[in-house]
Amino acid sequence: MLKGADDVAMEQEDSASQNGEMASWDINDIKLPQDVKHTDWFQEWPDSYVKHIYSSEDKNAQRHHSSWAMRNTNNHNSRILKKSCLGVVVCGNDCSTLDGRKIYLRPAICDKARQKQQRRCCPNCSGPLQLISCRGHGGYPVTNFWRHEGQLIFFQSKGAHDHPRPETKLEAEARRSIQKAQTAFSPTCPRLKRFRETEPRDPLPFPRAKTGPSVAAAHFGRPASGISPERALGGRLGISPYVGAGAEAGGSARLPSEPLCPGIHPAPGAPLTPKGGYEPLGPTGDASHREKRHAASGGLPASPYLLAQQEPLVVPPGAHHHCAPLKAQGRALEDEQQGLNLDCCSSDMFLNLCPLR
DNA sequence: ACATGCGGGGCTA
DNA sequence: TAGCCCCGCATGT
Repeated sequence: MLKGADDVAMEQEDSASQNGEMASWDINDIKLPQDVKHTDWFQEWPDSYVKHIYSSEDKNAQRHHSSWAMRNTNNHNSRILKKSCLGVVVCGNDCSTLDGRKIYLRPAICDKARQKQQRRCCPNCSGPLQLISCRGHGGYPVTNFWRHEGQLIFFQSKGAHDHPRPETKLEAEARRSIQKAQTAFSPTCPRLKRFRETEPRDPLPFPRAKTGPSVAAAHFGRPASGISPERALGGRLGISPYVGAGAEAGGSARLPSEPLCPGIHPAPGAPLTPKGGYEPLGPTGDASHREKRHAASGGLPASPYLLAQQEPLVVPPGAHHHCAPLKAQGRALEDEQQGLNLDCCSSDMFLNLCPLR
């Protein structure tokens, strides 16, 4: 007897909740329960203060996976692995496609890759990208804890994500793969070449997450605080592109093959790290944390954005976009995109290559 | 190239 | 001292 997908999903939810909401253990307990009758199905989008117990044979649990972009955080405890959320990368122009979808890219986990990522362009409007850091845990990023005990893997999440869901890892990887394939496939088309030069690294359509708005939507309660995108960007728009002095001084300046996104450069006055590296204003997530620690003492820091929860989306190569600040530029780009005949990277092809959830 | 995990170290309460 | 985070390095894919 075959089970319907809905039945399976419901069973998973039931299973997931049994070890989570009713759990009496804490990840820091000296002794964790061993008489666990059944383990949970792996939860791709753990949110809020949940706990799960997975089987040690669960591959996803073994790898401490999450569809949130989580990076390792040292807690000086080799028994408990701690990871903190990096947030989500959005378009600094807050652009939307014609169907009203927003850009929610997955922040790169690697620090250097993330800095590079932020110098790239919005795949929809070629505007600047901005990383919205997670502050769902008392002003700090949501943290996930993993602990292996015998045949069980204990998982605990602290904090509720206050930002939209990014692409999943698979989606982000698929997008990169397609981009590579496309580069290799049609390197000679001059217009395509020009288009690619405009969007150096992440110009391809990214997949639409099949997981729709979820529990997380209820947590996007950051106050808008009337902060405009321009202000949130630290005044990065409308200034001629250049490599920031900090990046140069830090030896982490971009490679010649990585042109900056027009209008993207380290924010004016961006502080240098003690080691001379470029310390982005806020969104790199990392550099902003020290500042946030201070801000958090007097209440949660204001959010740079108020984002309505929407699904990550496929941005077709010729997708129209709504970016008032870049309207003229956008139109030119739109014309160019429409003339590109980018059948090779249609969303159909993309979806075929992308094993979505 | 990037994800992942480990461990040193700085900062604050 | 504990708990937070940043950062560099090593390793695996």
